[in-house]
Amino acid sequence: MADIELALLFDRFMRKIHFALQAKAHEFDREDVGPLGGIVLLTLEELGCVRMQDLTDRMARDKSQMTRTIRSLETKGLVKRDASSMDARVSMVSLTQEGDGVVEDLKHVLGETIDELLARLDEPEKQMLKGLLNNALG
Amino acid sequence: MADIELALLFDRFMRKIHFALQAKAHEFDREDVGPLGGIVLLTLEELGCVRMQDLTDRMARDKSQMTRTIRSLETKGLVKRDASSMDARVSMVSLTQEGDGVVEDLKHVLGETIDELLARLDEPEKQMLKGLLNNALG
DNA sequence: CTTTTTATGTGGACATAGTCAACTAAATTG
DNA sequence: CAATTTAGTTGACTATGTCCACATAAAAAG
Repeated sequence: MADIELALLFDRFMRKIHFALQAKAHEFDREDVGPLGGIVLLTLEELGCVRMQDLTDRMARDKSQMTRTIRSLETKGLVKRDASSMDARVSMVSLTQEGDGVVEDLKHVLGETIDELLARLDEPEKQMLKGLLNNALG
Repeated sequence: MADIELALLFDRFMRKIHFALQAKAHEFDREDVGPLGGIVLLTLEELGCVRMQDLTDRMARDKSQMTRTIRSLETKGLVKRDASSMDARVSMVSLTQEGDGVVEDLKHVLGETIDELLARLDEPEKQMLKGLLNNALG
């Protein structure tokens, strides 16, 4: 019942990532996808070809927001939507080849940034941190 | 160079906190301070009486945003600003008694929420997680 | 087999959060 | 004391998030 500080720690951490990436945005965000677009792309790489719904759930965003974000990425040619053959209601979203390229660049810069932020931790500690979070989120 | 997932994990975690708190907002956010206002209040409790600048740095937000957020909280009577006697430019910000009350309620609900989210971790793991983050952020 | 009921995604209107540059007033520097 | 820096404010803007109503398709119920 005394883990409130965690929320503040997470918040600070995210903000620092945000600042750092923004400063380097010109180096990699050629398509101007922004922070949210970036997270979507990374999530898509993680999940492969997914239904909108699953993407929405995974990212814990509003579905209408996801509709618009995906549309914007689609316009930029970074993701594509295919109608499911099983269920005419669902669109399957996935990265295009171009999208893959953008994700690679993003991952590179993001990796660097996180490394800097976690500079005080050694390798086993980082693994531990990642493991704990993965574990907690299921 | 492979800790990119951390960013996604943090994001998901924060969003889940966000959702959970929003669902319970009516239980505790009587002054309608919102998520940002809440973080400010928690941070103020942590720091005590601070200069705007220090609050801004700690929270890694833009100073103009902080100006407006503090003003809004001030209007609600939750924080107060006192001119520094040392330096006429600086305002010292601190919680009022009412603000303290709101923070207590917020902490209660937030504590519950985080506990639920971390239900899969045992006590030493939670301590470990907090320790690692504290360590990383200095 | 047809009527509900539920699930998927879209669109509009709005609220909150974050960004950027210009500006005032008070310190500091030299 | 002039020139520069620092703390905080304001305005205009973009990005993100929320809520609700809707269209369509599938599934469940009768």
